Amino acid sequence: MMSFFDEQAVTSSDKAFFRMRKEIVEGEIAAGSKLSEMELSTKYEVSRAVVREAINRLESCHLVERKANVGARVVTLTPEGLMELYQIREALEGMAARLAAQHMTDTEIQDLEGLLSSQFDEVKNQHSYYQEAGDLDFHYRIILGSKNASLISMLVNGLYHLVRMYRVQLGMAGPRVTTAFDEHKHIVRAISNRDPELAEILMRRHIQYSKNNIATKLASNQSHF
Amino acid sequence: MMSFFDEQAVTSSDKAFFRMRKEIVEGEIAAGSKLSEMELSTKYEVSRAVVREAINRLESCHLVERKANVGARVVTLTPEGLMELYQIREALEGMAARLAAQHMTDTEIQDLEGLLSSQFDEVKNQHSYYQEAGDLDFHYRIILGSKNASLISMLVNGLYHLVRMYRVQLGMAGPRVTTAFDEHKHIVRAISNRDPELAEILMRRHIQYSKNNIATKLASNQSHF
DNA sequence: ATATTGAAAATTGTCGACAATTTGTGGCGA
DNA sequence: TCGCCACAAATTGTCGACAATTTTCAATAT
Repeated sequence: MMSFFDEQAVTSSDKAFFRMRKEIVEGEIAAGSKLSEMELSTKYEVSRAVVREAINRLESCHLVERKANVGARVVTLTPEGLMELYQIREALEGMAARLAAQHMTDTEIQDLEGLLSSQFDEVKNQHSYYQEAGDLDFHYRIILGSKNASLISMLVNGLYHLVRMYRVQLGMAGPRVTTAFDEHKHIVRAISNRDPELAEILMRRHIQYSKNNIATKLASNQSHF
Repeated sequence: MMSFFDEQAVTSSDKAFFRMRKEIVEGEIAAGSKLSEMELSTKYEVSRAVVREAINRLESCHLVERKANVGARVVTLTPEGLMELYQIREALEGMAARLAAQHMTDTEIQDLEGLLSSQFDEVKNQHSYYQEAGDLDFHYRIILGSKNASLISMLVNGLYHLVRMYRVQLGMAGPRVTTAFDEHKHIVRAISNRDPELAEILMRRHIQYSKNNIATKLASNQSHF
């Protein structure tokens, strides 16, 4: 079950970057907090230069924001920011689904169907639920299936870590399991039918549903204050 | 006629970054060529550190590609790459138009209509043609009108320089002036009618037309070998 | 008490030198 | 002649120190 990218750290900056990204996404480094180069360099036992480079890369992912001569801060998570993110996902992953319907090979589509049915078995036998990992795997395959290198890079290296950060920190593990699963099935069917228009429409609706689901959840959370 | 972002260089890396970006986009630094840190640092009379940081930022824009312990190269321009770029533009700017129809203020829409009519006068009186600058300005305003900060950053800081690089180096100044102008008019009308669906559809078709136009041009160029 | 100024402390930006890795080159052996 | 290994040259990665800028805070004046 090899699936998504094993980006392996070759350089010291890579390690720092991956570690910081993990800590930021999982909230170990708080959202909105300041990133002190000195502090981090002592914490990770590396030079400031590698911390700087790591911070620069985190900025490319939109995980931190930098101001010249002032410093870098982890992005702050706002409901509006999350909605903006899902609008972008809708546009890009909709296009990815359209392209996947055109460019995925027959065997890739078969593998994708196989993934869904294995996930179906897991859910049915209640050995596990249809959780985030499965959802991610599904979306990754379609993104890769688009065969559009720029699009892939944008989503995999850029947006998805941000999305994960929101999910983890705002507690969006949530249900929406069986419905999401059905939506996935319909999307795959459109792809295997080589119907780009429908694949795009279904993917966009799928992401819209997620977005709405999250929006209501956010609203109810906010009222608990 | 103040319009798009005056990003002003505050630090030395900023200057290096802007300069290198300009030289890459305009082909002064050839596509596909290697970027030697040492060489550039002597050329710009700055330390290697600032060149490194500039290169990192260029990588964020997808203008250069880096491999660890090997170096950075300017991206190579391929017809496929350009088509991929336009697919992403179609998705993102389509969404931008949709959001602009929802979020632009009435005065912003009026300004946009004003821009179009002034451009119309220029074209009609043949004092100038409807060239790239005008087209860029139009697209910029709609992108900004989306009010989606992440989307704006992605397009303005990321994609547009790449698009410009392709346009400049593959000589896509081209005609398509009056038709593009009409398309712009229809898009603005949809926005002023607060019709997000139509605005998105028209923007996507507008970009598809550009893409097809460029594709045929590329094909004819390629046959000249 | 509040606002302003100015110096001190802390943080980021830049630099040159050293370490690690890759690349180029020549010689050796099959 | 071809391939392989070792050594040298060049390039990138990392480091600590210094410069420039921002922030802090206390002293002063209104």
